[in-house]
Amino acid sequence: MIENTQKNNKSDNAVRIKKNTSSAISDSVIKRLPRYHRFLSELKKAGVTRISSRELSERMGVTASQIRQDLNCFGGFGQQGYGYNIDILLFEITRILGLDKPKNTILIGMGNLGRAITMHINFETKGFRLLGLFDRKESLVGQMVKNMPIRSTATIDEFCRENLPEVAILCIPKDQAEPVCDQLVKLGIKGFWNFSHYDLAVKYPDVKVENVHFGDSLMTLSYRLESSRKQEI
Amino acid sequence: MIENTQKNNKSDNAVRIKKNTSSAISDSVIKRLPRYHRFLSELKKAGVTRISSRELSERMGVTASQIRQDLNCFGGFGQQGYGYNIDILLFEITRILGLDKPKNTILIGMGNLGRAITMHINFETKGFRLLGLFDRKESLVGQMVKNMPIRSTATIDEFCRENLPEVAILCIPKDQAEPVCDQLVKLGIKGFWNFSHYDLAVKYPDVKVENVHFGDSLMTLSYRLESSRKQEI
DNA sequence: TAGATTGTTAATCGATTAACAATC
DNA sequence: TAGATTGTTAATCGATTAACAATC
Repeated sequence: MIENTQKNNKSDNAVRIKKNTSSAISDSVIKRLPRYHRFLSELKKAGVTRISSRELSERMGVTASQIRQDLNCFGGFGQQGYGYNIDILLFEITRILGLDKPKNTILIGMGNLGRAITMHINFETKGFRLLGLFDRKESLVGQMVKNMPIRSTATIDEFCRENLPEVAILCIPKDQAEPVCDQLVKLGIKGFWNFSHYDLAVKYPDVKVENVHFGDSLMTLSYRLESSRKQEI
Repeated sequence: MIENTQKNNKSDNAVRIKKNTSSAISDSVIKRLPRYHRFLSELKKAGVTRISSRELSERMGVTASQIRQDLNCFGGFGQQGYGYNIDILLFEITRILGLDKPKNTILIGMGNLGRAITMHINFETKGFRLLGLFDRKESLVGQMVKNMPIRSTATIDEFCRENLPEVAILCIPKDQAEPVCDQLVKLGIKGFWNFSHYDLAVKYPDVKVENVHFGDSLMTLSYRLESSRKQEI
């Protein structure tokens, strides 16, 4: 393991940070990080200053082993005999997630969903900065949402050359997605938050895609309700 | 393995269906079912009548082994030397997911998000029937959304006794969630589609909960963008 | 110092992939 | 029949849990 002993002043709450060069972090771990962030934020808000992996594990309903294993993918943030300082750990997870580096973002498709996403999400605290809203419907163009005008999709090229967004949020129907995505990737978009059913990851392997498929999510709930119903009979 | 040879008429496209009594299906498999459903629906719409696990695997970007393994948790839906009949397979997955048994559903919280969910999701094709919309804000009560009136949360008890919903969609802020959930569980709600950050599953272990945490989803995208940026440097 | 709790290695468990006999 | 492809078992891989020495 390559280690980078950032500060070696032991009495000064030193944090050893592993350079994450060779070993990629598994998806299972990455998906758990936001939940740690959420629980630690709440503990901090509640005025708690330290916590052991055991206590955190009980609150979160996971094993203490898993918490320690997960955190040690990124560095030794705890202290033997003491546990974890919540301020330090929260700071580190925020940094690991990149929430301190806002990424310029545009949103395509201002129907019900795009509108709700725009209004409902606190982008700044999640590592993003929403710069522009686009829709191809000319009747919506010019309308203000969250202090931003809805722009015509015809102006995306111009907007991207000026503002250099690196992330796009896709709230358009599947059948409109392909040409828009081709365009956006050419314009330098590096990541998509994808609410459409268009299978982005297959076509552009280098682009980071996070899918939110409501339908899939609902169907798994349907499955679990059905199967529990069957077991009762 | 307990098998239920539903029809044993081999020449008649017989489908062997495994009773899923003892062996619980793993979450990994369940989460993949909606995607199979989605791809098969499209193939059907495109007029394709049969497909081999190999070809489907190439389209979906997974292994053929995984597809066969997944499907065989539920039964033998294919035919050696032929592959899978798309109509039959789609019918079976629809049944397995319980999409053919609509579950009465209510939605609590008609802010931007609740409104978008109501308008945007096709509940009937996902195994649900949306019966009632609720908000505690009296100024919204009576407003029509998708041909339904928004009702006062004060009338939830009465509504549930009359309509017996078994699923609730939670679109309310975390700090309002606890009493509402207590009430709903008492009223017989068996499943939640949870958009709030309230940790339902911990409190009511018998209730089925499917969480949609936008913030968590966005943060994992942030992580992946950050880490790819670091590797480039 | 003694007690507590981490970081880390080893053991276990589960999920994915590979292989192939069965069979359409 | 010969060819194709499934269903299923075995091998591999990865993730989780357990254990414990290190150390605050």
